[in-house]
Amino acid sequence: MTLRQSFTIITEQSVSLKDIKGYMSPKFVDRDQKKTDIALASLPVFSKGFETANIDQIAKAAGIGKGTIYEYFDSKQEIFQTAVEVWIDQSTKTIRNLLSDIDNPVEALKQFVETATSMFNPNNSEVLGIFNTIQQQTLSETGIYYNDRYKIRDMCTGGLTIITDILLDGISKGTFKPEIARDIDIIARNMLSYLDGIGLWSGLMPKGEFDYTTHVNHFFNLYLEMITI
Amino acid sequence: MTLRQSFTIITEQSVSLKDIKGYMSPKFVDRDQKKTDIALASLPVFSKGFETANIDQIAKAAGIGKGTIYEYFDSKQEIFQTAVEVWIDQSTKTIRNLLSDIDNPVEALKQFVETATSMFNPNNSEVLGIFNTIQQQTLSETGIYYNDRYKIRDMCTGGLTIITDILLDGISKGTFKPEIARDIDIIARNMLSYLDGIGLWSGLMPKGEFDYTTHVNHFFNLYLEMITI
Amino acid sequence: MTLRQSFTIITEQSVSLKDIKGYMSPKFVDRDQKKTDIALASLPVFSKGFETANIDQIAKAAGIGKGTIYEYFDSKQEIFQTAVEVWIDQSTKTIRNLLSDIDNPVEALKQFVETATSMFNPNNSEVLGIFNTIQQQTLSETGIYYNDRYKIRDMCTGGLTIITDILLDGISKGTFKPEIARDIDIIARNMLSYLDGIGLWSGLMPKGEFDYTTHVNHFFNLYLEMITI
Amino acid sequence: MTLRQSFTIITEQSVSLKDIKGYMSPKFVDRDQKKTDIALASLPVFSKGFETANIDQIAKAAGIGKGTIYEYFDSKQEIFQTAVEVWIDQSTKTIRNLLSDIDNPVEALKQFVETATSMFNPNNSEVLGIFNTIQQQTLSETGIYYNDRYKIRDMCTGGLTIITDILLDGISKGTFKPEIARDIDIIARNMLSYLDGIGLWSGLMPKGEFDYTTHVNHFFNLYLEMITI
DNA sequence: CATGAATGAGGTTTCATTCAT
DNA sequence: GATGAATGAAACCTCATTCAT
Repeated sequence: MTLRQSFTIITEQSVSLKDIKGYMSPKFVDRDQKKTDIALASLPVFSKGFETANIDQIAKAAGIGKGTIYEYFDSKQEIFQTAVEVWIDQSTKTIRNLLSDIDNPVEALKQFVETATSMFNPNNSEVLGIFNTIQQQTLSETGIYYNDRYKIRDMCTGGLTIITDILLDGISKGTFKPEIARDIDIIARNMLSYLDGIGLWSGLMPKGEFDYTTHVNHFFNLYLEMITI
Repeated sequence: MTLRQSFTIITEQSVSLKDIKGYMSPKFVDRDQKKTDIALASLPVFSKGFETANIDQIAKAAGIGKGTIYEYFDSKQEIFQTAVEVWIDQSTKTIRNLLSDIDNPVEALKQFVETATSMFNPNNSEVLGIFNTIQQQTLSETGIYYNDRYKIRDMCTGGLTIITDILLDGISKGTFKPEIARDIDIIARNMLSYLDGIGLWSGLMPKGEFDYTTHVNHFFNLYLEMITI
Repeated sequence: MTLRQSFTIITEQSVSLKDIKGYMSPKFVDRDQKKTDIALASLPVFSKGFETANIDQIAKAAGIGKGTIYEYFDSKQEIFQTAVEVWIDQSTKTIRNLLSDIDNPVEALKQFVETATSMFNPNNSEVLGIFNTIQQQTLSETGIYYNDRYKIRDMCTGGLTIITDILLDGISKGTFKPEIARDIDIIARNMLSYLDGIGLWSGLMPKGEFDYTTHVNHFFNLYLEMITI
Repeated sequence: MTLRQSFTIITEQSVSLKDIKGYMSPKFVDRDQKKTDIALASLPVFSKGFETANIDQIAKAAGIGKGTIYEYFDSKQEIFQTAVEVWIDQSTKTIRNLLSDIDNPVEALKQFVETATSMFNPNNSEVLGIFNTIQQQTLSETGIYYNDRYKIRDMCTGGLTIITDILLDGISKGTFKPEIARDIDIIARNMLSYLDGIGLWSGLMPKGEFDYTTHVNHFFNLYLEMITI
């Protein structure tokens, strides 16, 4: 599943204003929606790196002219920032929706990992690329997020909360050991960090040389063994 | 410890080619050493990203003229490739040296983690930056390593081998459970992946908001508990 | 008094084409008036320079949509040309009206200078800006008026005529020396040129560092002394 | 005499470092001299207006590549500012040199006017164009000199000083009336303002329709008549 | 060998003009 | 008639690479 495909799904889920307000004159443009559309279209381009991405490619990806980009954004930076915001936001929502129906905490955790797996699978290097670009813009002194790390932290809080919610739910349901409550934030971040790290390696290794699932299962089985009563 | 400092140390420790290839004309040997020097000097510059780095900065960092760069390298790409190769190579050697004196496998593992910690501490974002740049050049279709992932794999094999060696040593010494031998590669890579993931997060979070050591200790204590007899 | 204010006054005073061409369909008349309105609204924008002015600003200044501009004008050039034409025309009329009631030639000359002063005062740099833009478009080989200098000459003839009329009136009334009649065109243009030059300097100097009135009085007292009997 | 010609003369007068230091390796570039050369070459291009001038044209005028411009200047603005500074500076010096040999104050004044005439003659619209561009950049709120008018004032002080020096010399020699000493600054600026104004008109009028010399002579004869004993 | 001056391809961004409604 | 969304040409500026010395 490419980035574009995944976002096509996401955007198709969200009800467009067009549907609400009935048929509109073609002249009418839902500027907010279009801005979101362009931002999402830019993600695969930015996955190659902020500097490497260029406006022509983004315009082509969005199916519009180069000048039109600047009707909706003031700069390349703003495109990227909007894209990241929308992406993290929608991804978090999507994952949360997928988990909302699952009662069993262990199953929820497995589902979370599976979703992460589908996002980070080696054929979907675009997601990794976006992560990489975000990192780059955070680590470098001249990067967009270098002085705005709180935004990065906040954007990722969603993923951490999902895990802590599952763990707390498991504790209250008697599935997980109550004593992990003390270290719950550490555990959650360690899990997420591992997923990021292994996802990264899966993306970097030669195709077919690395079995992501086996590694992740090994890790989480061990972790579950430790925290399950 | 900045990248440059770390590499100054590394290059002083490592045996220069000059000593080995003593029979060669001094001119030839100087060229190799100088090429290595330039490559190492370029690393902090490349930590900002491959595109963001520019030849002027590299020349200044190496203390030479811009034109001289092209006496030793054919292109910016080659500088980067050489730099990465030398860096990974020397880093692996350094870590291996540090561990060579430690008999106790648990201590060796802790020392390995500590070394990784000192490399990935949030004040040393240059190392993370280099990793980030390598990733970028591997993930992107137009990246230098995209069609050369075997090189990346080989370069990282060193780190994995260090861990597996420690684990095997621990098994033979009766410290670690013998049954982990079956999954030894998976365990090693999971450990390394976690370290990469958590190191990354430590670099991305706002300074002071994130305690790297606490997380890593929590993780490895748990892991050691599982594999120690 | 800003340009816009001055032109609001001018256009309100001037008899609209609507009144004259009463037999025409109201639609047609509205078009002419609106074209004039847009042209006048564009003047403050063009005072920053022809290239610097942009259609968006003109549309906003005129209180209409950007597309509407092109319902009335074929190009940015045409807007400017129309604006200049209307402006010079109405300015000349306004000055002539102000002077029509004055019998004493010396007073008329003083009133003329005073009016010029109020137009060229340093707080009204918009007028100077328009003049500047006109000059630019006349001097440059690629300028609008470069091959149309007769239009510039004709537009300015009005100002010259006002002065020569005053001088001739003064001669016939015995106020001014009859022998100046021979050089009357030269004198008029010299006066106007001086006013332009000093007005320009007054606009260029740091605010408060330059007393326009003192200079102009010194000049005209000298000139009047020479030509008065 | 075109701008370029006039500056060719000026730069030929100044002794280049090349001459002083004897033959130098072609590699050696007198960066200051080259910066000045580029700045002077840019003047005819800027005479069309700051916005209208483009870097390609300046590069071509200077006989170098577009990129080379930015080896010597940081921005288009800096090119313009340097060009203006060098130009005003050298022009003032040139005029002062021309006048240094003349003892008779009336002759000096006539020579000054004549020099101005040769600069402002209708065939030399480039000088007027540069003046126009400077004005534009001073009058417009977004112009380069809008908040730097003291620089403009200082640059023009040279021209004023030349006139006041001549007048003072004339007073001390008994040629001019002593009482003009009180208003000497006003007189000087009025003379200069007139010259600017009439020069401007001469540039704007259709070629051949306007006799600059006749007007200027009329003006200065009158002025001399007033101030001469 | 070492250098830095020179360069043009390519990047981001602006804006006059068109056009569908 | 009125509008503003869309656009591509063209602007300024950067930078990897070349080359003369």
